Amino acid sequence: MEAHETAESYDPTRYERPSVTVDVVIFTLLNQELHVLLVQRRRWPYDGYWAIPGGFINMDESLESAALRELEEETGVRDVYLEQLYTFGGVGRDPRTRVISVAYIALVRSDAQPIRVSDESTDVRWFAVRELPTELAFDHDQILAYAISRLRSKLEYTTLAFQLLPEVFSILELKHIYEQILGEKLDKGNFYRKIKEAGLLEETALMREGRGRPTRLWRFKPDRASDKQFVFRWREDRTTL
Amino acid sequence: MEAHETAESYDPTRYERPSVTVDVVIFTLLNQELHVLLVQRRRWPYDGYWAIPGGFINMDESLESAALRELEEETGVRDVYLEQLYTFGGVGRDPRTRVISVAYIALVRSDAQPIRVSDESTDVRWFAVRELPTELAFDHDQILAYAISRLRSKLEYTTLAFQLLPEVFSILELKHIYEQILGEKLDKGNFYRKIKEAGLLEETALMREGRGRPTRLWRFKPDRASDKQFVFRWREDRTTL
DNA sequence: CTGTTTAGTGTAAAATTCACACTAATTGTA
DNA sequence: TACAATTAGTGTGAATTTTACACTAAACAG
Repeated sequence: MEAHETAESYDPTRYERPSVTVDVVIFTLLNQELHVLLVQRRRWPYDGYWAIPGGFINMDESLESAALRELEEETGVRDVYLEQLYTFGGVGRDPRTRVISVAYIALVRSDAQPIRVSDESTDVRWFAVRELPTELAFDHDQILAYAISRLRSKLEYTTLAFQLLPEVFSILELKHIYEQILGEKLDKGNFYRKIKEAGLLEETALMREGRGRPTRLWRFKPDRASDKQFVFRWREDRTTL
Repeated sequence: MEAHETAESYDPTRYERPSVTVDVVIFTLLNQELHVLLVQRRRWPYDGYWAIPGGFINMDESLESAALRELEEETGVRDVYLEQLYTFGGVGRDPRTRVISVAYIALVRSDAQPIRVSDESTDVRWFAVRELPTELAFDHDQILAYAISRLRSKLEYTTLAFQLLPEVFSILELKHIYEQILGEKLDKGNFYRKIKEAGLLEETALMREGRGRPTRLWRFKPDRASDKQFVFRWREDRTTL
């Protein structure tokens, strides 16, 4: 989201330098499916369009702080995992003035706090990535597409996926996340072996019962929680950057 | 680099919003070794310190155009390969005002145009990455360190290295580039096989004579020149992002 | 015509990936 | 109470890839 003037109050000459915003593409897993949170704008430009939450940076806050603040202000979502995605700075991105957007990817566990509508939007909603609105505000289609492709590719060589899981989880639940994000079936046996060998999981005493054989629950090893060196490759090819 | 005032002319209240600059970490191969181009500042702050070339973005140019323009203005270097690295936005980066820097990596062939000193600096010089100045201006040490680590990691799964080579080259020259950037010896036989299998090279009729058996010269296949999907893995581990 | 230098190929052991069959522990139901 | 259904988890061997290193090739210098 960018500045909040209407078409009438907008005065381009007042801006001498590009403005900077942060935009946050936030993902979660809902009903076993990857979702992204969008807000519906209630102001010109792109009034009524769905957009990625975001806004201007204050002078005294870092980019990360700004991203977290804007995310909470606009959607109520807190305590997310945050990672810089890319900076979009094309000249015609925003019809009001020159705006440079530093885009972030955020991940949040599915059992997290509920979302809230701010007074800048008419609605806030989780969208399944397979059923996104056809047209988004600004160049947010591009930002979102890039976020999804990067999420997929980083999944293969980082521990990103763990950010979407609750405290304890079964190995097959983890496998399901990988399948959802990669959009591809994985072999059960190979998954078990790989994840065990990686040594990232810590066995808990907990089991979960259901239909069929009960499943053991695991926890992400605390000391490895921020380990990004980890390689977990499922396919040969990976996308750029 | 950032604004060009002296300590005296600097007035913080005049800035209401963060300023945006682009900084360009430009690499080349000189004497078979990886080098980076730095400029020596001639103004407060960090007067006399070496810094990554860069500067403010104009209202009507994209980030990439700004990066190319600043690079040429400050160093005379043109026709580079450019790729966005990361955006640095910590609050205390610049003592003058809040500055957000979009950092780029640039690669240029070693046989490229000569460098030139602008009137904003006292010197411009290629530094071997193994012999960098001890202290750089601003947070440029961090930016540079990150650029080097990213260059290494992207080398393994992109065709980045080809940007450092002249039009035609031998396979062992290409291998040498990989070794320089990765800082590690590679097996000759394995390198030959991998690069041939990848199908990225086109044989030319040219040979280069010297001491010992003459070597065949190759060209990067034009249609694959921008192919980034290519996987060329030498080691298992790779760094984040 | 032999030694030295640089270019390039061959190959077999080791490690990893991949596909798929198998065993295990529980609940629902005949 | 057995046994089908369901979900969890293990085992295994063939196929592929990686790795290390030995070998052949083509030039020049003495």
